[in-house]
Amino acid sequence: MPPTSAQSPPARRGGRAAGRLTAGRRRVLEIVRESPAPMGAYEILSRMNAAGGRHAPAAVYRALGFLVAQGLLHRLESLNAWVACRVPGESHSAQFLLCRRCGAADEIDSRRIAAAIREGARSAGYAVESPVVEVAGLCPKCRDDRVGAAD
Amino acid sequence: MPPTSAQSPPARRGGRAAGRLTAGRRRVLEIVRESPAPMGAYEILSRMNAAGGRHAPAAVYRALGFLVAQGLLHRLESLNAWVACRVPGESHSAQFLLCRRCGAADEIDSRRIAAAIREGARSAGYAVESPVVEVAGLCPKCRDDRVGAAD
DNA sequence: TGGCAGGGTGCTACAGTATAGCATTGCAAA
DNA sequence: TTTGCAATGCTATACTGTAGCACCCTGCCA
Repeated sequence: MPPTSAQSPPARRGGRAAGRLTAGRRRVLEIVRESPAPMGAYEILSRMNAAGGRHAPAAVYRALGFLVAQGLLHRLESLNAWVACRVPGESHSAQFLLCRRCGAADEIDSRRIAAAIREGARSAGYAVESPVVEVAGLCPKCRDDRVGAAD
Repeated sequence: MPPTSAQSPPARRGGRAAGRLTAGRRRVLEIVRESPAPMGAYEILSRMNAAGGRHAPAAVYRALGFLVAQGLLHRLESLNAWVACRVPGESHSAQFLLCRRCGAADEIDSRRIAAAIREGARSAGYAVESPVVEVAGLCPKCRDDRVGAAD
């Protein structure tokens, strides 16, 4: 229990600046950015520990949560995986095209999809907060490969 | 080990008809249908075992997989949960509005959203197979409740 | 410049979600 | 009645994610 703070005003008398991109967080960001495909949390973890680290899952999940909140990563709900944002820093509505064959994840920003979702939600009386759009299918390359070949 | 079967042709000489709605599968369907909100697999499991059953997780997951394949249930990727289909049997593109406050899940079938997704995917060269659209937000009731109240 | 406040991390344990693998049962067609 | 596959039972285990708490580190203020 803090000694005496209940009656103190919310004035900050010290403390570190919040939301810093620390070494650990930066490392997670780098690992995800280097990957061509979305990465799972434990895959990121083993990449971090490959160089001799001894990180625990919680550390990775905390970093991932931070990076998503900062708009540097996206979480792919349908894959339980994370992917780097294509336009970090910019406000945008992200949608994802996921190739079920090669694992590629393409981020698009379709105003038409976003508008259609807003409209659909409005019709039902819903207030949209965070739309998840993840379209599984085949990327252009895998579509071509499939022609004349087994799946 | 089977005594002698390696050289037998693939001719069907018996076997049960596939895809039957058995008692266990029907029970899972009922449980999900009775619930006003999406249910997790282990929640379904404990409901099944509440009446003295001794089912294991695998049984529930198998039933859920079957029911989704039959178009009787939908899986909500962002919640790790299942919900009954509003229009079972009919071919449709489902999208979901999920209230983060009361847990309600409303299924809609917006042709505009579906068309926008097809168009967005086409522009990127993707072939759409299974689009996931799950919009988190506030349902009409929870929006109203929130007015003048703490979140 | 010393100490405080608070953010960030390390660490352990555990909760929740999902599947693999193999034996067994039961239905329906031959 | 035999046969063979669908479906289930069962055990174990993998994968995903979070809780809780101590400790450390940094920036700010007195």
